[in-house]
This record gives sequence, C-alpha cells and structure tokens, in this order.
Amino acid sequence: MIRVLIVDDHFTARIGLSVPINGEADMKVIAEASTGMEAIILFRQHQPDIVIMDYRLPDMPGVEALEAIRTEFPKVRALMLTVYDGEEDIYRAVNAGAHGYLTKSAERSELLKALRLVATGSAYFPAEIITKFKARERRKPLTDRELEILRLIVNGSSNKAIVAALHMSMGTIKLHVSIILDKMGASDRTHAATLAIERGIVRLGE
Amino acid sequence: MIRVLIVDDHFTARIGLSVPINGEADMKVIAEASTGMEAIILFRQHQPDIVIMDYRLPDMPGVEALEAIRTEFPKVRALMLTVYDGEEDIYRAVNAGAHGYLTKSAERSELLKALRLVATGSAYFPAEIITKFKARERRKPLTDRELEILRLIVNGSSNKAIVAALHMSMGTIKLHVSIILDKMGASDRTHAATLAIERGIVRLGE
DNA sequence: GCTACTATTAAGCGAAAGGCTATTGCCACA
DNA sequence: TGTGGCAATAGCCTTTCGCTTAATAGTAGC
Repeated sequence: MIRVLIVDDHFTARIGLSVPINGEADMKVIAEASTGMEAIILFRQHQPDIVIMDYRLPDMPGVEALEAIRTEFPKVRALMLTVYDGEEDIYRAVNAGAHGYLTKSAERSELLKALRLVATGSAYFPAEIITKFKARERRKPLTDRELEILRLIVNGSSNKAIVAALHMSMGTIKLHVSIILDKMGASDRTHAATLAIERGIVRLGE
Repeated sequence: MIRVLIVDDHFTARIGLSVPINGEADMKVIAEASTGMEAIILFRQHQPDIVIMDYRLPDMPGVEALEAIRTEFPKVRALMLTVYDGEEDIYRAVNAGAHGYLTKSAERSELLKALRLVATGSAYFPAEIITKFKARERRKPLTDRELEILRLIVNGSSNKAIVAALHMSMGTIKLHVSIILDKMGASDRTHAATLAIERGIVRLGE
C-alpha cells in the first residue's frame, strides 16, 4: 500500500487528488497539508511513501518545504505537481530532491503511473520536463548580484534607478546587465525580463 | 436544486469541484466539460442554472466559450474560477457576461456562497477583483495595432525588428510605442512588457 | 458632411542602453 | 601561493530608445 501525503493550498486540488488516489486499490492518502510548515509536521508524523507537492504555497515555495523534509528524511520520495513549468522551477525541484515532475494538465492515468513509479524508487519526468531541465543545466547560473539586478529590471527599473537602489556606479550596473544578457541569451533588457518570467527565474508580484 | 456545469480541462479540478458541490443538499453537478466546444454542446443539452468556467482551455479561452453560449442563451449565469487575476482577464470575463469571479485560492465556503449568489441572479466579485476591474476600466484601451506591437515588445523585439516584422517605418513604430507606454502608464518598453504580462494583456508562450 | 479617432510617415534631439576594454580587491579552492 | 570566479569602478563609443511636433489619409459615428 502506497501511503501518500498531499501538499496543496487549494482545497479543490486536494480533493481532486485524494478522491482518485483513494479509489485505487494499492494507494491511500494518509494526510493533507495546505502549507509548507504543515507539510513538514505531517511528514514527521506519518512518514509517507510519497509526497505530492505543489510549487506555490502560502508560507514558502514547495521546493523549500521539500528541502527541509529531505534534511530530516534523506530518503523522502516526492512528485512535484504544479502549473509552473519554467526551466528554473524544474531545476530547483530536481535539486531539492524531487523524483518526478508533472504539470497540472497531466491526465489521471499519467498521474497514477508517476505516483507508483516515484513511490517505488523510480523517477518520472516527461520528455518536455527533461528538455527544460537540460536547457537550464547548460546555462551559466546567475550570481546573487546578477539575480538582484535582474529582479529590478523585471520591475521596470532603468539603469539609473538601479544605481540609486543598489548604491553602485553606472559602469558597474551596465557591466552586470551586459553579463546578464549574455548568460541568458537575451537580446536586450526587455527580452531578459520576459525570459526571466517565462523560465521561472523571477516571479511577478512577489 | 441548482444545476451546475463544470468547465475545466484539469481532471483534478473537475473532481475537486464536483465532490463538494454534490455534497451540498441544494446543488448538483449535471455535466462536466474539458474544452470550450464541449462546454457549448453540454450547455445546449442541459441548460444548467450556472456554469463554472476556467479561463484557460485547450481549444479556446473560457471567455470565448462563454460569449458563444451567451449569444445562444442570453440568460446564462457564469462564475469564472481561475488562477489568472490580471485586470484584463477580469475585464474580459465581465464583458463576456460573467456574474462572478473567483481565483482558485478561494475557500470552499466562499465558492459555495458565490455559486448560490450567481445562480440565483446576484453577482459575486471579491473586493480585489472589483478594484482591478475598475483600474482596467479607467485606462484607454489599446488599438489592435498597438496590441500587435505590444506583443512583439513582450517577445523581446527591438524597434528595428518590429519594423521588419510589420513593414512599417521606424517613425511609425516609435510613435506607436510611445502611445503604448503612455496608455499603460509604463516608464519604458521593459516596464510595458512586464505590466502586459501581469495584467493579462499578453500571455507568454502563445 | 463634419468630427473624432486611428494609422501612417517623417525629422530631429537628448537620454538611455549596451558593447568593449582595463583595473582592482576579495575570497575560495587547489 | 597561485588561479579563477565574483563584485565593483571607469571611460569610450555606437546604437537604440523615447519624446516632440507636424502632416496626411481612411474610417466610423453623429
């Protein structure tokens, strides 16, 4: 019997997962969490065979909750199930220890298949997910400073505004921006901004 | 008895809605659709008291399906239930005839309340939704040409690239861009791009 | 038929952006 | 104790942006 912990802040998603899962003979939902903290506590209590983890949670990103769980229980098996499918999201999930990644448009049969595979020690990543993961792996990662500047660019800041915000000289900012464009393969700052959103590097409204 | 039609392409969402709804004494899910076409056909067949409509569907946007239904059945009652909460999304939904708008983070009680209100002839719009609707209403709408150029800006095109794509002169493009920035209240094209995504005017990857 | 709005072209100007190169200091890793 | 990656500064040069103003033409509403 595969014992499942569901982590999702939407009650419709929790019901929509637990009903089909409990309808299977070989699996059972043993707990449901709606926040990252709750997920950590319930994992400790029940030590399920698999966690189905949403990306966006009210208190912390799902990957952070997963990392916290993995620190305590290195053998945790997790399947990410999310609407976000940016390169960066996928990359972070894999690095946090996820053994499977599905978008919410997955069909019932695929979800159940992925659950069984991940719970029994295999991995499950659809081809598009692997492609995006590899694309992310090939890129030189942005440094903390570059990320900070990228976020300001996405917020619509001019170089002058960035200078004011970060107390640096114009020359420094411009060099950083150039390196960001190069690493991301963007033609200019506008392109970099939309790529950052598309890839999940920067989330709007956060 | 409130007869409900659910329109959502995710099977988890459909189950997550129909189970709680069927658990209520005064309402019942009488059909479920996973595409816009299906929604139109099932509405004709069942003429439900209310439609719960997702924004994103595989074949057409939910608002378009709703518009099509309203052309045939002007008295249709609809509650939008979606993850998208941009000004433009809300504005379009209201103009397509939606009498309620909820994001998927709504709680069970709020969803049921909204369902009852919308089904019995009232409207249900949370305060944040109304705020965004009004914000959109205050803005001068973009013309078709301006929208076309805004999409290219979001895709990272330079003015030169836009000239090549639309076969227009640089002067024309520059003037269009200036007007777009002005109407949107954006400081530059990068800001316009992220605002366009945030407000739901342009969807990435379409 | 007049008015208003939209689409288009155009020229010019100052500001901003982006590419390039050179230099310094720091820290971690071998 | 190098070596390499990161952060920061600076100057120069070219291109691109964004603003302004002016003028023409089509089209939809009144």
